[in-house]
Amino acid sequence: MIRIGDFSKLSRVSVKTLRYYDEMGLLKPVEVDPFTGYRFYLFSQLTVLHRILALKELGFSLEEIGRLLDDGLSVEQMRGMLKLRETEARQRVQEEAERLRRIEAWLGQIELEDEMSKYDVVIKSMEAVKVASVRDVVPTPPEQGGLWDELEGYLAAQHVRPSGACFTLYHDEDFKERDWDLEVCEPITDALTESRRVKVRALPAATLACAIHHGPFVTIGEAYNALGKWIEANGYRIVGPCREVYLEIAKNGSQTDPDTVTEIQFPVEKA
Amino acid sequence: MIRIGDFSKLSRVSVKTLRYYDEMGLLKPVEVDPFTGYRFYLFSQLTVLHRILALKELGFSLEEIGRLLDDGLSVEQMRGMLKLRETEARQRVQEEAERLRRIEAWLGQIELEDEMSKYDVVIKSMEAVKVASVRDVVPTPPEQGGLWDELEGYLAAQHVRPSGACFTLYHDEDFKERDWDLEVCEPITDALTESRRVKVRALPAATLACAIHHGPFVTIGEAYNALGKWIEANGYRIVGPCREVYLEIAKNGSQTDPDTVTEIQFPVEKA
DNA sequence: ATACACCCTCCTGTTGGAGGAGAGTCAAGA
DNA sequence: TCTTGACTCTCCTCCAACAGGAGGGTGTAT
Repeated sequence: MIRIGDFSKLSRVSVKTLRYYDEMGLLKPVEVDPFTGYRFYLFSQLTVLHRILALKELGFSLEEIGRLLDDGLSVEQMRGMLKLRETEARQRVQEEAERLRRIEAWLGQIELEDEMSKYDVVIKSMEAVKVASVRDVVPTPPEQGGLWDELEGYLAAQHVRPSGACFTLYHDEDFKERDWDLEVCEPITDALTESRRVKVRALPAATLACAIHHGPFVTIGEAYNALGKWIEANGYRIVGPCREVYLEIAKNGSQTDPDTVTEIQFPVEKA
Repeated sequence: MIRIGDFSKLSRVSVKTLRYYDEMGLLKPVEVDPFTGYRFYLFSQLTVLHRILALKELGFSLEEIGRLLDDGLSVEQMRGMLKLRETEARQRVQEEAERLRRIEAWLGQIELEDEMSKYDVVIKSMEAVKVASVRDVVPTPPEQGGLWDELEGYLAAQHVRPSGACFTLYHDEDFKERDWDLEVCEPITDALTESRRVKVRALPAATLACAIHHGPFVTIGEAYNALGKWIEANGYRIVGPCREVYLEIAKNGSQTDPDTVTEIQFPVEKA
């Protein structure tokens, strides 16, 4: 029988940890002096400790290890647990690799332009959302005002209020000089009957790469640029029409108001 | 100005988290009602939140993010931090991959033998240790008793006491039928003058793959077997003489005492 | 007036221990 | 026999980044 300090040295596990394992019921000393509280271990308990350490290395939590030790771990059960751990570990490897990729993308951007992007891109997952919308082709984006008037007029007439920030869907795949196919949308929760021009539809849930543009509309191209670069550098690809969410806009619809706040969202998937 | 709930919905960050970021000084609401304590945010603060989320994705802690935001993060400084993160991320990827490998090794062993090994192998790092030793060639391992008598007799005569568990170093690379080159060792801390037979030397620090054998000496081969398989399956290779540490042995040197506890340690490196 | 959604602060719990305070215990040397 | 120094004990706090819930106040739409 040896004291905790010697057991600690032999196993290279700290005394604190041994006491903690005792408390958790993972590894009880074979004897505890009732007067002094001193813990006493057997050399043979090193095998149990070894098993604990081995399971810990595999990524099991102490609680799981406790259950495994108690249950006498049948081969079948162990196989199941290991399979589970395996998929988890595989996923963790991927996540870390993904993180590494982002860091490298960021570094690459700095090396290239020797400055940090004004735009920080984040991935958000968005549930499906019901919208009322008007879709049409307009010469250039700033001329979408008429569509908004149509949509909002109809909603007001039907006494339906939007349930979130309004946005525009840009349906064109590529950049165009003229004739943009776009769709102005207001999210709604209530029921709404469609009209000839105003349609109701559900946008599917999606994973979105998002950036916020804070500044006048006329400079929003920079944001698209940064977002596009990010998407490519981080190994995503665009899988749907872009959304331009109007968080804060000048009442008069000014294209140069510097306090405008817009969020640009691209549905993406990992390439 | 919007309330915390709407800010939460827009950013897809929980209210709890926003309050926590406020408390941490990462993202203060632009205004707090002095009577109700209600927090109010601006849409434009979404850019700050985006930056926080982006940095968090890269693996920065909230404290680091706080410093980065406060210091106005110069390009140079950012590059440095990112480089650091990069190496850390790379290491994490490796660690997770390593864990995955261990899991697969364990699974493979189960599939092969449909049972779990009695032996759990753990990696320990060992500091350098000073030992007194006698090295010689003996016909078979059980005949090393004479060497122990020599060593312990000398130590007793010199009034030097061992400072840890004694062990034998096996210097042969391969398995041999006869004539084993081995070295019996007692760790010591005090100074000791060498004799013709008893040498004093320092074993270098090492990384050891270890397994505990609990049972009679005559069955210790199983432990060597399991350890050897483990080392191969987990991608290590042996880089030094094996140590057989005698934790608990029968006083009479019995080879069949079932309460014997021995630890086998192989110095290893990642292959 | 009332219902209901929303907001607040404060407390606890999570994982696997580390660090330290304050006090008791053990063995060896003087 | 006394002391010294090395060990050991319990109990407390702390770490990161929040989540969950209690208990109570607020705002607004019907």
